[in-house]
Amino acid sequence: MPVPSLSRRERQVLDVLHRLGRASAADVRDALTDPPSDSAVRTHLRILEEKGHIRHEQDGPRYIYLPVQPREEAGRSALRHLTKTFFGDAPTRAVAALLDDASADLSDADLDRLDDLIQRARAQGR
Amino acid sequence: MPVPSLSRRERQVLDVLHRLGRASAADVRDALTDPPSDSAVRTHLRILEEKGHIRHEQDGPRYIYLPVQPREEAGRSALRHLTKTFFGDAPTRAVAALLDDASADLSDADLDRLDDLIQRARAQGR
DNA sequence: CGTGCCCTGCTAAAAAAATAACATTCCTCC
DNA sequence: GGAGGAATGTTATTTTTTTAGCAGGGCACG
Repeated sequence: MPVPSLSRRERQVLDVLHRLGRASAADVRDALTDPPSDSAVRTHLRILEEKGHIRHEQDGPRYIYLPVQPREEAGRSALRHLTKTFFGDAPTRAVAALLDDASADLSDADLDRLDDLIQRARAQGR
Repeated sequence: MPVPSLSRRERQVLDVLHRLGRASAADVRDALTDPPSDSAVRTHLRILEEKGHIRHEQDGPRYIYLPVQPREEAGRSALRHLTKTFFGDAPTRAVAALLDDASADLSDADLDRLDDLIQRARAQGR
């Protein structure tokens, strides 16, 4: 169990960027329920960039920050950790929890899509 | 996006407890790849207990610590957050990522179980 | 032009976290 | 019964994190 390389605020800020995809300092600040000063947010962004977790593009007068690691990929890796921690490393159980939690909101199309995924897994498994 | 209430180490220690279910201070230390002193680990445990995240039972001469929130429940809540952050709040996409990542290791029994879960969701959805 | 505004970077200060040292208690075993 | 060992709690120190203050640059607009 390695020390996560991000501090509390850094994690929080990076999560916002993953959620939004791309965001200015002000956007990030707006997305926080407990925002510190504008200047504090900027500092975190600068440090996250130094650490290589995010990068920025220039957009007119301002920077737009983006995660370096694609959202999907970061998500997978977070899922692996979560599955280990809370579901005895059994992805099926994590899926069960997800479905159970969300089942009320799933459309038929969603369910069809899931069926399809399972079909594929079966096909691949042999 | 609220500030997580746990510091970096605290999160790490609590994760260990969720993974192990129950553990002594020494067990926790052993589970860390970068363990600080025994005494430091104890301090974190004590603080986590003060914050109400864990509790302890006496086991002969030593304390055995356990998460207050059941693992499954904590897992669900972590999944919800993760789904929001990395999968646009679409559980189906999180499931897809999980299956995709794990498909090679899933047994037929696992797949049957998943089919079953989807059946139930369909039944419930109408 | 030049004033005001909004952005960045830098730096210093305050607060929180992380660590280890130490004192204490209790049990075991000689 | 006392020495040793293993556990806990307390406290102090160091390190990291978090925060805000402030200087500088550029652009827009009167």
